[in-house]
Amino acid sequence: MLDEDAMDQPVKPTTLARRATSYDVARKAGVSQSAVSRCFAPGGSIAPATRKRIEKVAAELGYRPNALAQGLISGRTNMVAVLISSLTNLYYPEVLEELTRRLTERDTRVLLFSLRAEGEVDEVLDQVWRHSLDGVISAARLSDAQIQLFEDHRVPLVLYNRVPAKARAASVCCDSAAGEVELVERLLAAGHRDFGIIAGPEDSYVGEERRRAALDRLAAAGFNDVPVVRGDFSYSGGREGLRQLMAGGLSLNAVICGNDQMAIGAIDCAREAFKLKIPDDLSIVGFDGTAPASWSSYRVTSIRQPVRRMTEAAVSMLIERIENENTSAERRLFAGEFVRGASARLA
Amino acid sequence: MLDEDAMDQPVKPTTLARRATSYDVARKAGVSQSAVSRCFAPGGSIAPATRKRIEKVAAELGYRPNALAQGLISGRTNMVAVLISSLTNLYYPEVLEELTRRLTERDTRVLLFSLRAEGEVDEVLDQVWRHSLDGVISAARLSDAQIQLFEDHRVPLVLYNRVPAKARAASVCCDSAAGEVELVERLLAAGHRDFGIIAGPEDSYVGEERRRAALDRLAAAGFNDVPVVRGDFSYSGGREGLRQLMAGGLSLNAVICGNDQMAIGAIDCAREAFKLKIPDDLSIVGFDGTAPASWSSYRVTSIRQPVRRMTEAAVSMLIERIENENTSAERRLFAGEFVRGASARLA
DNA sequence: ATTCATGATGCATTCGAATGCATTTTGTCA
DNA sequence: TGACAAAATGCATTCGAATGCATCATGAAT
Repeated sequence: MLDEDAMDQPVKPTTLARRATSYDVARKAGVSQSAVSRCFAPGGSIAPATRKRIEKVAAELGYRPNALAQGLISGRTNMVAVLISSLTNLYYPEVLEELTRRLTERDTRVLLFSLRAEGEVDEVLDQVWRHSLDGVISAARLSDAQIQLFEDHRVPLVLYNRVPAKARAASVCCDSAAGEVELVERLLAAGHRDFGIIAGPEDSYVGEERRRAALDRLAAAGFNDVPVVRGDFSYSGGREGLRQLMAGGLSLNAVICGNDQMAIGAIDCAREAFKLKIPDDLSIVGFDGTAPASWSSYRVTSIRQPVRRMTEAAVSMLIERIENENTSAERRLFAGEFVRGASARLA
Repeated sequence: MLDEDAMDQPVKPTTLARRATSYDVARKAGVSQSAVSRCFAPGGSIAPATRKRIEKVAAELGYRPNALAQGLISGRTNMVAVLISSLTNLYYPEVLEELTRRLTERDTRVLLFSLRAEGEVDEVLDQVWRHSLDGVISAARLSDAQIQLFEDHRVPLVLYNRVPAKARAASVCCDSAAGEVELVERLLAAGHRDFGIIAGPEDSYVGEERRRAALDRLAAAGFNDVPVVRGDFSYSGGREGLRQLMAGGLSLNAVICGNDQMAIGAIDCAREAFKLKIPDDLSIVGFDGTAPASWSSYRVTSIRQPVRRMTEAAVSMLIERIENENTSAERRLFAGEFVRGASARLA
């Protein structure tokens, strides 16, 4: 009995669930740790026979290189941060999904930071430096000072749908101005004369870009006192926005919204609260080309952002900057695609 | 001249943009590296004066502890993975947002993995082990074998809205069955007799749960041949599903959808393709309580998942398991909340 | 003033892989 | 077969912080 107990004891010695390291593999395969390392490194100089032996042992032990150790010694972590301001804005989930997919394809992990308050950015950046992330794609607002920090820390940065006020940084944008101008021109061509705008919040780059472009184009056509209200890019923001515009007592026949979600809210509000027929009584246009905007209850007339191409560009630009230290700041502008929809009466 | 040059030279020596380490801080503050480490560690034994001096120098040098080194030596990375299957399912962005927010509050970073194909799970898990992640929250399907790997690797796992077939694992779920039963009973009470079901895909846990619960309850009420079609939880899946049900030529008056998004698709299809009035001609119910479901064009009768409480629970359970090695597998079920909406004729 | 306990500090080692350099092996060609 | 290039391998060090242990300083208690 005692013997059996004694024999049972050492079955699971000190190996208790410690992960196998390159040393473990090396010992069992009768080679040095360097050999193991080289075996898994891309261009490692290793004899085919040795490699085979190491790979066999590695598989037996379930060996996997420790990413922390690799990152520490090599300076590359194969991790990037994606900064997004609000996932409840229905445009972002699609962007996020595309970004993570493309980054994953390129063997890069995504650290997600979802920002609510402006002030959180600094904490996030702190994490970026601490974790030695290889780069950052930001669809959240960064100050010039914050952008400058990236240069100081030598961390590549690509801005998504925003450009820095003054600092230099790579960016990928949908041409909001051009898109907005196209919408306005189509509305003008169809004979609309009484415009209203439900713009995005002041701190949104694309929001301001769109508002400004619309107002400029309208002014060029001789419309100078176009009423503007602001929403927060949400459904209820759109509803509330329309209510405010209508409260003015003026007769609107075209409302330009800062994004699709507000357009949807505006449409619902127009139908429900004001018994208006869209687009017969009122034309409403949005921006983004999100999925819900195409649902048959809305069919929002809008500009679709080429999300696939934009995310592809953002990822390529980032990877390029990670691999090539000195890549100049570049700005890529993508044209949006007009979506006719059925929420605006057009020529 | 020469003198001046010589003096200018060493201004920027080898310091060229290398990040400050604890050794740099130690040297400049005249203490050992250990002291610096202890200064930043929670319970470190350090004299107030020394701490002050170190903190001052650290601030000057912009020192930040290197997370990789910390993770390597301590075994804790303060990073967890969140696995999500499809962000285009509008229910997930909200979940993801809540999860990241709560995890961030607890000083934990989120590594996002967005899975498309079933097969990708293994690669993701590989990354989890490699990066020594502290834990995983999975809203994606895992096989029993995969769940077992978490035990082997001693990595805490919390499943979100799914339970393992046989393996043991912590999980947080909304009680789909109870919710579905409530919907069915309300439909029955209102006198509906001709039911149809647009279920989710077979490989969805909640999808099957909901379908089964609805069918069981209907069978208990004497309805045995309820037609069932399947969709992929998408808007178009809902449209197509309704079309298929209607193609049967039978007279439906209540359609039970696997989630809100399909309910919305079904509503649009019913109105557009079949000129039906909702809910007068046809009642349609969904599940989840997502934001678009409450838009006034739809007002989907549904069951709202308590996302806040569920994500809070998932995060707490995970953190608890990270901090306390041996926490038993626990399953927490949350009741959904009935949303009356206006897409079903109810008593 | 002496003894001890407590706190503060430093030293040396550890985590796990990558890599420059030295050394050995293999292969090629004359 | 000898000479020499090229490939394969190992050794030792490095990345940056944490921590057990030993040492030293400080203060309290007698």
